[in-house]
Amino acid sequence: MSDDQAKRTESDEVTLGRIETEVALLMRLGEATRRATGSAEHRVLDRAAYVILRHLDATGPQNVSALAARLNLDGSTVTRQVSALQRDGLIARAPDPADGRGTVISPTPAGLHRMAAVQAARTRLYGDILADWSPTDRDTLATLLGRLNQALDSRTRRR
Amino acid sequence: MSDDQAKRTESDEVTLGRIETEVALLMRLGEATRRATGSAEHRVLDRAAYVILRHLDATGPQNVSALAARLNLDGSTVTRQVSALQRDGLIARAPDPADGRGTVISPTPAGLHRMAAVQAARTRLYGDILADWSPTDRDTLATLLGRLNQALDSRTRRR
DNA sequence: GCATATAGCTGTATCGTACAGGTAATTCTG
DNA sequence: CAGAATTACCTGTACGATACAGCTATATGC
Repeated sequence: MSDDQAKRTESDEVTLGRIETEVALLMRLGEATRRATGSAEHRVLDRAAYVILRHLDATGPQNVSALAARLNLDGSTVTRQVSALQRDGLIARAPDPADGRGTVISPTPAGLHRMAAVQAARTRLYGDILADWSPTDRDTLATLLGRLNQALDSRTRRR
Repeated sequence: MSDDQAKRTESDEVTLGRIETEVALLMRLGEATRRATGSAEHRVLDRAAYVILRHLDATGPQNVSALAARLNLDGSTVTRQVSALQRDGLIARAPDPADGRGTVISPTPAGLHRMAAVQAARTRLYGDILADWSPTDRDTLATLLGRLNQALDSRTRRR
């Protein structure tokens, strides 16, 4: 191995370490931010509820199993989340016409509205936080995060 | 407002939405990944323990309050985590010589070793996941994540 | 048409976390 | 410098998110 290759390998290792660090930090900060933002708009829509509503909005009504598979959650977890959402009138259950065992979950208008409000609040938050970033940097961040997620997701599903 | 400005504003809004989406996704995937990777090396060191050990390693021995403040956690949470870590021999408590109320927490060699192992495993994971990324893209991701975290952090602390 | 699989639910357990309240030590203040 | 306020930590308690195991009802394959 040439010195050059050695150096490149080493710096790659360092970069991977930085990514590991930053992702860990982001998860921690994201949690803290979510909790802190909770006062006003999040108290009304906790984490899982938001994810489920987003997913329903993005990919249409579907049954519990499909949600669970897509969100990498246990079916029982989704069942409970969905029950809570139904209690709050944010989603509706309907018997699956094509499968007597299943129930199809769809967001109610109220659910979509609530979801959109949280989404807007978060988007505003990012706008605030990234106020001094160039559009290019923002765009690059969004793109690279997207690629990272795709890579992580396909890796998660592969095994 | 000119059409041009309108367009730029709109696309910025879209970008912020993408960032919001991707961060939410990353948090979810990160959790799932952590849980999935758990089988081997994480069972032995759960999330909070890892963060605490990393922080101790990075910034030296310190008391519970300092850890709590830095990690945005309640003191009681840190107390319990530290107790668990102590039970497992990964950190050591010593009375703070400068303050009779406090206890200084330091990582034990075993703790550092455990932490390094998890860190290495995760870094390897990222190396695996990002195998087909260019060094430039990896570096850019690390940098932008760092900037995002810094922005999030200072925002979190400001209020 | 019976055996097996699947969809969803419920019981139970665990983990991470917060908040409230307690005790001991420290620091401030008149 | 003595009492008041603060701080550091711990403990009790509660909650939310999650998983796994086991149940029932329906579907599906041989």
